[in-house]
Amino acid sequence: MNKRTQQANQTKKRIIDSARELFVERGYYGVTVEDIIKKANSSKGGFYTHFKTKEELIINMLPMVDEAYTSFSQSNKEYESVNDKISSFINYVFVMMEKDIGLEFISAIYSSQIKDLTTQRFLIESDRVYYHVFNGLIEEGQGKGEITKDLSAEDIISIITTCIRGVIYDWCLKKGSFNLVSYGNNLIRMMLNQIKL
Amino acid sequence: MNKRTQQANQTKKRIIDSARELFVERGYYGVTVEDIIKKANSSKGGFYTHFKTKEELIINMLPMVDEAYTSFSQSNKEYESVNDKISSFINYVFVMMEKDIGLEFISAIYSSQIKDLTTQRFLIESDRVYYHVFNGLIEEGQGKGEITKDLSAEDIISIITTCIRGVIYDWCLKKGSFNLVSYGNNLIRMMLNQIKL
DNA sequence: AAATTTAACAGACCGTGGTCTCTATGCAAT
DNA sequence: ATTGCATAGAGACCACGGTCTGTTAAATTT
Repeated sequence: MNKRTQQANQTKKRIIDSARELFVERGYYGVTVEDIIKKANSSKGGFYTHFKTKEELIINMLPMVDEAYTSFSQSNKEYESVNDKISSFINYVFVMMEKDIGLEFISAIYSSQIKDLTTQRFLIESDRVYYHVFNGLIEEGQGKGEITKDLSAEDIISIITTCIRGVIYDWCLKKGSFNLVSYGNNLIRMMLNQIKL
Repeated sequence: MNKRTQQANQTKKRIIDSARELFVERGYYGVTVEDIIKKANSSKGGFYTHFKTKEELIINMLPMVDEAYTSFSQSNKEYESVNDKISSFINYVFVMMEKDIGLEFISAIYSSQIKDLTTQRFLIESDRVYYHVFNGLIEEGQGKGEITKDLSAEDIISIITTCIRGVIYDWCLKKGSFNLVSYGNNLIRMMLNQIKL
């Protein structure tokens, strides 16, 4: 890596780190891009060479999510059935949302993802680790005869994911006034019943 | 009604009408508040005495939705079962979203409703006609022994509504690239299976 | 080594949603 | 009728996300 990109990466990192600290202090909407670049000793020009929008910052702040999914899929924990494993995976998703990311960030992401037609919709990028891990689970379930083959793995993932998003959206709407994990697990369990054999 | 409020109401109507026309022409995000007040021969001050935000305009533009729900509930159409009636109601919701309101408006509403903690979240106002009609249907179903009483009507409505919102949110995410009505009916049917007796 | 291209960055600038202040007028109280 | 008050409205102004242009230095080509 040459000096040029090295410096650029440092700047980018400085911006992300500053943003993270400020967000923790004052929340996403309590922090302006101006604040961030001042703290990072950068400039508008600097900021927007590294990020297309302010929201893109959030995405750069969540590599831990994909790491968590990866580590879930690589863990050797034993489950009674694939269905249990799937439930556990979905539970994991909700726990992470509630505990690690938190209401304000989730709301900001979910809001901005559909704000206008130009935003980059990373939630539905097909190479997300989430889809990959989920797909593995469903196919395993179908292979072992635990899950219906009337629907393709793709369709099943689509349906369950839609429900998960519904739960999360509602959680945002109701400002976190219900327990995401228990409500979510409950609702998804009902849906999973429909795809079990 | 005195002259004062009369004039105010006229101004408000002028703004709403101008906004509607402009939105139809150029879409929600293609129209600025400036455009609207110019067309309505009003001013910023005028606009913001009648509306707290630009998004609030959308809400004022959707009384037809509640009217539609009301007329659904008052229609004398015969159904084979309450479950059929419920399916028909939900189908009606999706059809209205897709045909009458459209992707851009829905996206704008769904995005703005969770944007920050201060917005008025009319989607979950408990006096919405939607909730009222839906509640009547579920209670009828429970009364006639078609629907489980293991869950309260309130819980059932909450679950189904969460799923509906999930479908709509996904539809926005995917920029309307799937058929809202058929995907939605399908998914909800699966969920309804779980509450049938 | 000189010339040319490229990309990071600084910072002035812009557009738009929303606020603030000031004015005018309808209305109620006397 | 006069006075005082409340509020619809006009429009200057502000905050903030995002763009544009110019500069500098590293990288690449000759």
